[in-house]
Amino acid sequence: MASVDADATERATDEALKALAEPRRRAILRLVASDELAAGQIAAAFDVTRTAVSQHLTVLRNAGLLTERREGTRRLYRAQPEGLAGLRRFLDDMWASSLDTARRLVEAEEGITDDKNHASRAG
Amino acid sequence: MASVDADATERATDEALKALAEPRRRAILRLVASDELAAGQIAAAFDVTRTAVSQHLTVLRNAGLLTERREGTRRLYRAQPEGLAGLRRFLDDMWASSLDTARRLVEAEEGITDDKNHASRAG
DNA sequence: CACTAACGTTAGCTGTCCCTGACGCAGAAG
DNA sequence: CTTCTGCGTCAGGGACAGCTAACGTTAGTG
Repeated sequence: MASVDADATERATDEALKALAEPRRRAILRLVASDELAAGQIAAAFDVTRTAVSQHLTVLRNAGLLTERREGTRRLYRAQPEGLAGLRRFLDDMWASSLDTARRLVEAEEGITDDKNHASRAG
Repeated sequence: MASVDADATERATDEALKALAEPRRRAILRLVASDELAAGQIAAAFDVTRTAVSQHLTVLRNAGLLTERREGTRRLYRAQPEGLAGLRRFLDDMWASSLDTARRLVEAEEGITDDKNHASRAG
């Protein structure tokens, strides 16, 4: 149960990270983070085919980072803040444990250094 | 100047994200986030070759997510919290603008809905 | 109905990533 | 100096990701 949730979280984190590990996808996300835009408008902002942009939009959508809304023949996209929440938690956890471990190891090293100093003074 | 910094930040963000967009690298990072471990110990935790783990360690190191310290023939690794700082900023900025835009668009939509209601009532 | 506009989808190519096996190199130990 | 240990590095192969061109689909227009 808990492991299932952990797996689900890991899967979501994986998809979101792989989606963001692409410069063009980050650029697209930045575009729709400040405005709701149609696929054509987004595609016009880059010098690649609409096909490529459409595929990027699909990836971002599957990762939960994007919301699609249809209006006639157009499809409007905008960033979905909730999609980033999981990543923020992941990074915060990692950051906290890393910082804690770093502090602990530095303190231990200083303790060892003190001992060495005492030893060198004694020697 | 500012654009250079922006480029540098983007490059760092790109490397960090590509490094983290790998389940095994995330697992390695979690390992060295709670303890300082030698390359062999890290490799022993997975069922892939030491070569693969060594390459993963190189990627993580180049992304600034890892610190290497040599002790005899061994190389000790631990997570570097500063490497995650840039990503946290990136995610926070994205989250803030996305949330702001979402709120703004929802308010605009409600305004339009009200107008429509008024119009339908008037019609 | 035919026609256009705005997209998504598929097939195929190319580059890149992750893995393994073989080799190289530095630091202890005899 | 030789041997062993602990790692990194190089060469290669299979799998995957991103791009383009051609086609399919849905909504509006006459």
